[in-house]
Amino acid sequence: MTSDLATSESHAAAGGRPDGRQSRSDGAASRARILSAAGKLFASRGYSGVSTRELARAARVNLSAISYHFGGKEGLYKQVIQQLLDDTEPVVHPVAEFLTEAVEVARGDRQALSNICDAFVRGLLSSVFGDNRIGWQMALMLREFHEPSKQFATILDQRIHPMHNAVATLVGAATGRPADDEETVLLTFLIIAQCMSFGTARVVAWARMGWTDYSPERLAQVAGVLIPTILRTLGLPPATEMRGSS
Amino acid sequence: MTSDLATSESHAAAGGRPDGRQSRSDGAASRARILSAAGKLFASRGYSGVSTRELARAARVNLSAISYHFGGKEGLYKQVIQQLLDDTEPVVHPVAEFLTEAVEVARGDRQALSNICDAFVRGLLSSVFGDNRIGWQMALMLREFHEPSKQFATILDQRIHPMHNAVATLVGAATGRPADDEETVLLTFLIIAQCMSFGTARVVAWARMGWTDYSPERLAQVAGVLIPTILRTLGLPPATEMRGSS
DNA sequence: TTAGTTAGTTCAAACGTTTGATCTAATTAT
DNA sequence: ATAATTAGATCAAACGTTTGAACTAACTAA
Repeated sequence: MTSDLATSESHAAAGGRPDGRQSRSDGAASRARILSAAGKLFASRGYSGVSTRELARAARVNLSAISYHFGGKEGLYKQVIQQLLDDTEPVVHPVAEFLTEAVEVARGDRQALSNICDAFVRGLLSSVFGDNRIGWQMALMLREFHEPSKQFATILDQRIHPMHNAVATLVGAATGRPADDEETVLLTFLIIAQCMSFGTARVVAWARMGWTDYSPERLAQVAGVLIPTILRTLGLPPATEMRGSS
Repeated sequence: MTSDLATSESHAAAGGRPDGRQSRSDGAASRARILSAAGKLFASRGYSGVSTRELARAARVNLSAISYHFGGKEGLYKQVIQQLLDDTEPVVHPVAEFLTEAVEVARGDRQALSNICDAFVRGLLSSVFGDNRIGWQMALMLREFHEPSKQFATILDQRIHPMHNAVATLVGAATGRPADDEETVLLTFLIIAQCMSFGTARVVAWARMGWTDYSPERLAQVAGVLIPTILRTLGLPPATEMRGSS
């Protein structure tokens, strides 16, 4: 397989060369440019809404470069999804891990659970909507939500389920129910949905608030409403500032 | 113009004849069949994901009927959105009106507010996801959410804003804040987002719960988690059964 | 009643364009 | 020289649209 866990433009194309050396021309750069342009275009207009010619023009490569590097439009899409997973991995995985471990440590201490929840939501908001570190990735995932391609199962397994399971441990700890309890699962879904809704229904939120983007101040305002709501849902006390060490 | 505001198959084609007589062949039936098939297909695969030939085949009409009745693919899409608005009007408008009036009456009585909220959420869930009275309409609106066409402003004005405003009066009554307060608007958005998330992220909810559809029992289970959560968000007491009169 | 006219609708066929893919030749760094 | 990469041309298929001839049902004048 061509997928080599490359995060973005990482190492050279190298085709399959065992030496891993940078090859003659800048094929790796072309490849990366195609992936990046395709990610944005697929995210904003969908698979069938973008032609290979437009793709090539946006990536400033020749039309045949798509076939050459990815075997065609469909192969490109598949690699774009892989790219999406690779890009979000370093964001999602540590968060999920932190959440699971922190909840394990804090079990019983409801104030600690509140603070974990506060930190988690703020982190999620800023990493997903803040500086647009991930941008098209989120949009493309949402597209897969209601028009799932063959790749969707992978997204579900590698991103959705781990994240939901991590949050479920928090919810379970707060409600005293098992993490795989049906009510816990639904509650977990609800909490994540609330956070994500500011992305999924971004246009609506902006129209209602008279916004045209998410500035850091606005994200703080969102967090100021979102976090108390979630804590109330979980029956947890308000979060404390966590500035001091004690 | 050919558009005659026909809701679905309502009145005859009649072209524009003042006698209101059924015209020669049943062009109105074809028109309606095209609209219906197009609604479903556009909703599930997007504008550019459906070809005019497939549209014609699904509606069992000749290819040129699309141009004849709607002036082309784009004109058809525009009419599909109009159809969406017409179809949802009798569902959304009474709900929004009921909500506004009921809150007006109940102001001060927090138990009554809870019961209104309970009834509203149950009604919303069952009308949006229950028997698929509206189905493709919802999916198509969600599509417009993150790839807005020229028609989106109309959807926002005629469906989103009225519904949010109605819920905002409930939220305002519960929190004691003005309905156009920024925090109220965000809270309103959050509450509606929670309800809608079972549609927007349906595939995720189903995957998490091991479901493949929403049976009435499952919708009741969802409501059983969703409603207490919303009531807790608003600081309202649990809803009562409302079977008896007192 | 009847024959002729008309408007509304459907149809198969063809229009010119764009699609994704492929091919060959040229270019490039080693 | 050699192998990787790109440019430009070309392909069949599919695209959205248009065409002109049919067909149907209603109206009109005899």
